[in-house]
Amino acid sequence: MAQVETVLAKKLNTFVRLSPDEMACLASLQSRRRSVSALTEIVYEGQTDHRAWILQEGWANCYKLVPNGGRQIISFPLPGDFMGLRSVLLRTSDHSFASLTDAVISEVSRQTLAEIFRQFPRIAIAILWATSRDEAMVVEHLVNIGRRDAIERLAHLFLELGHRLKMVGLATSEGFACPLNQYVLADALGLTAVHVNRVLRQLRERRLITLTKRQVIIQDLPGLRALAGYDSTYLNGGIDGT
Amino acid sequence: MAQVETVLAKKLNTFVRLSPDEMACLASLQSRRRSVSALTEIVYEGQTDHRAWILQEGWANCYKLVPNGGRQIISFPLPGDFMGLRSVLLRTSDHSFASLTDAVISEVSRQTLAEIFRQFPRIAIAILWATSRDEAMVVEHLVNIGRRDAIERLAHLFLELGHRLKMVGLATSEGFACPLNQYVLADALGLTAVHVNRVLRQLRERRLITLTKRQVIIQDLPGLRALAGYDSTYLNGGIDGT
DNA sequence: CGCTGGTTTGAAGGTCGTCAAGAAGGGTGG
DNA sequence: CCACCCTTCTTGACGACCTTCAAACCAGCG
Repeated sequence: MAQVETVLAKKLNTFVRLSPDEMACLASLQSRRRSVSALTEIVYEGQTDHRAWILQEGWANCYKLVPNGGRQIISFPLPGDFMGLRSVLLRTSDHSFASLTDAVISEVSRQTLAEIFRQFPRIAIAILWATSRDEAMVVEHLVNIGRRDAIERLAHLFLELGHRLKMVGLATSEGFACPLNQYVLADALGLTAVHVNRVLRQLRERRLITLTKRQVIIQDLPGLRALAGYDSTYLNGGIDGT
Repeated sequence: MAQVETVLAKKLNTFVRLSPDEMACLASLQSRRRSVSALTEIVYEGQTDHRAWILQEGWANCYKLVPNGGRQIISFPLPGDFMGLRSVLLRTSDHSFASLTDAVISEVSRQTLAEIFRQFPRIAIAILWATSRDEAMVVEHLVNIGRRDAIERLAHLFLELGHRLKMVGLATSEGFACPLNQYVLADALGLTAVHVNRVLRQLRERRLITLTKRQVIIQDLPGLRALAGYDSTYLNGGIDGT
């Protein structure tokens, strides 16, 4: 098997240095690829399947609908992230995953996962780290919505997305491609689309960050960090990394 | 060892029916008890210890401080709940746990946990279920703050607390003892104490629920559920249970 | 070229925060 | 036993942030 560094491997490499064997294992884990178009449900609330997915290309979102008609976006899975790993072990999933763009995903069955965990314990550790990071992101998201105002929330979200995309080679310090529209941003941040629009304008006018044509352009990284009170330790578990 | 049903066993019993052996194992797991007074830090942000705790008596809270001086409460561990289980496996903890009242806790080391998992796989499953439920609660908390207004948030929080306390025999359908003051409620719900006060009055005037003298009195359970859009499936993983 | 999804902007109003101060309770010490 | 704390609760006034409603605009696409 050709020595390809998958997005997952790239991400896990920031936590543990993987051997060629382990990289190959990860590559084979992700060999069963499948394309889905934008806005496809991948894991739905109440599902009892013991399957999970790895997002290979494109963006997705994990959300929960509330009875009054609203939607709260919990997280944005990016390439290299797992989706629905919780439902592999037990429980029916209590939230849904859907693609936001055209995407490529690969299936992970309970069996293959168990097999890999037996053969490659270091990969198991690395995946545990990744899921632990995912939980930390949900917690930080909670803090973001609970204790920051609109402009800080947006700044924080963009900083986190930039950081994560950088890990898998999809962002630079200058910016990144971002398919999120203002409705999606609103549903993620507990705001309305109209207000997101106004706040984006503020960020633009203050020359901090600009979102145009599905492209985020970071103009003042230190300024953004200061504004959002951004501390990225929750993303790398205390191990430095911008 | 006397056949005591610990709070933890009571909670896990709602998920899997435990055998006497397993109950005894859980009892011994929690034998190293320790008292702490109110407002004691149990797990602090940045801690690298490989220890976790089980809350036996009293209330605690898990929170994160933000640079601008605020505090966001992530969750309220109740008797029978784990605290800091994440930091047992890996990562430094990225949030803190502290007691809210005088409390009794018991330490769980990585070794004993590993030992139990080896000997009693069904307990392992049950504990996995419990941590999975904890994550689901954080997600629901996120939805609560992101997509509900103040009165709905409070109603939802009280319904969840009542449900969880009932599992360990500390609540009835009529109400429960609740040591949370309005500042704590505010920090949990992304509000201010002043506004919490006003909203509590509304709940009282609408004869839905009353909080007086550290005591929650539920006056209209169906009304509360309707108001909050409360769906408890996230607490029991699809397995019925009020 | 008209449709559709997304962005932008204005006006008006409501929820919630801020500031401030008083009341109510519980504990402590004189 | 009362005076004097302290913490917590309560209420009012005012303003800011954010929502709601509405409409115009723009770009891509069939």
